[in-house]
Amino acid sequence: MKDDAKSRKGELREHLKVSILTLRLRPGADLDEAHLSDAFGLSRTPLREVFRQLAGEGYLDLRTNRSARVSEMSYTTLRDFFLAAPMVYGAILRLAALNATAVQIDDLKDAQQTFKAALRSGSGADRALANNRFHDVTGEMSGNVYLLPSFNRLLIDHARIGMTFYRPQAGKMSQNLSLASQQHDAIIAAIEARDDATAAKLAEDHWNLSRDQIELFVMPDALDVPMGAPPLSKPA
Amino acid sequence: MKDDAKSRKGELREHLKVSILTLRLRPGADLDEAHLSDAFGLSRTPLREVFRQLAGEGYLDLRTNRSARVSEMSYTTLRDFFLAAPMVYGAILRLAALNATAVQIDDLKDAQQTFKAALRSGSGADRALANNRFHDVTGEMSGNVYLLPSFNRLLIDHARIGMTFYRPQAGKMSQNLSLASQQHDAIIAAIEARDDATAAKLAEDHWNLSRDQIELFVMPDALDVPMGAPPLSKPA
DNA sequence: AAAATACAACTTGTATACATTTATATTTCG
DNA sequence: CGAAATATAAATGTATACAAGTTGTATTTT
Repeated sequence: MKDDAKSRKGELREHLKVSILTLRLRPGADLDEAHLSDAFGLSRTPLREVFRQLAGEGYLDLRTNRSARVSEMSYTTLRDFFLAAPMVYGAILRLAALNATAVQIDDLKDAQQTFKAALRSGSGADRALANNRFHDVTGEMSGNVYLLPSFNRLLIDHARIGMTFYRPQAGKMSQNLSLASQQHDAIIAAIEARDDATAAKLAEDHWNLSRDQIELFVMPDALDVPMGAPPLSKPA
Repeated sequence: MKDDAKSRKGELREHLKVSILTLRLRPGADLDEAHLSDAFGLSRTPLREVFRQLAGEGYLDLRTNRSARVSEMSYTTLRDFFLAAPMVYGAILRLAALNATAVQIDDLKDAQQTFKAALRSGSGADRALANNRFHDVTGEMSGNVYLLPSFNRLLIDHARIGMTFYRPQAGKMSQNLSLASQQHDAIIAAIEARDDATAAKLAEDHWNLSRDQIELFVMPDALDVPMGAPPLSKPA
């Protein structure tokens, strides 16, 4: 069997990604090379390469002569998030409808099945990860190398923000989650029909739902930051 | 004097970036670790870390057990470029106008001075790099971590595509280049005035000029690929 | 002669040892 | 007792040695 370094490297990548997306590793958390190196049976050399790759994707921040950190999520960046997300999501879903392959559509359906199962009986992390996977597939469908870097960066923080409201038994949020699931179904249908206009419209709807949830759950602690609209003034 | 490994690492990064942007290293070209390691007085370990970072930024493609390559630029990706660029450029310049600091505005003016000097008496590479620098500063101004990954990715290929028409004595292109320079001035003015609407408008104009040049110089060899408009059909 | 295989040279990937830098604890002196 | 300075420990960065994989060439086989 091949449980060699190459596969352990992939496992480490996956482990770190999942841990960061689900907030098990909090934004700003320090990563210990020696500890991870020991835990995954990898020397520091390949481990540091994984760090650099994840840093490039937006999961980590690297500072010379200091430990790697999980990328921060301040409310300043949240403002940027609200501004970029609707634009990029719309473009991605439009392109997904135009370019998706049959195999990718199957992948998307699988992801949606997993998402529904997670809504029924999964943990908050399961739900966030399944949702992340769904949108990740739409990114693959778009196939646009120029939009994907930003889209994937957005997905990281979307998952992390979402972790706050994807927890089970979030009361009245259940209906919102089932609505999100319905929107996923509609998105799949639009993509399968190659209906890019509808896909873009659904992206907008889906984003609005997400935005409402975020404002509902995150805003009470940070009313000072205006959201949902571009800032009207003010540099440093 | 500090001519230690840390600075050599930065030099390597810069050297590779410039070489790739100016097409001295062609898309698809193989990079020899041993040779670069020798040339820059770096061992392979830090060199490979630079590779991974540049790969994350879109300069290189890494394939396991094979040599690193300069990222490809097929006409397929050019279609994606035409679709993403106007959207992202507009958003970036709008945000630049809203968020630019005084220091950044000075940087932008410096970049524009350098660009003008390159138009007068610089090589094609000088011009492309100066133009790249100008737009890079606008990216810094925007400060939006979610848009920057795609913006920077676009700038890489914009510089590489532009290298074909930034060469000196490109005949009737001189007027277009001076027009581009005028647009840069207007962009600076809009940013300084915090006029985000005008900045967005100028982004559109600037992109249209760029697009025309690209179509003029690149298209004759690739008439089969429709450009300037989103594709109307067709997955794989 | 063409295809397949085996071998050798070379390239990439990983582990380990060493150097440098940062953080912590202790000592020293005011 | 407190603050600065220094010593000590720990972590990060780099270099080198070794292992694993790839590619090209030569030999063998059909």
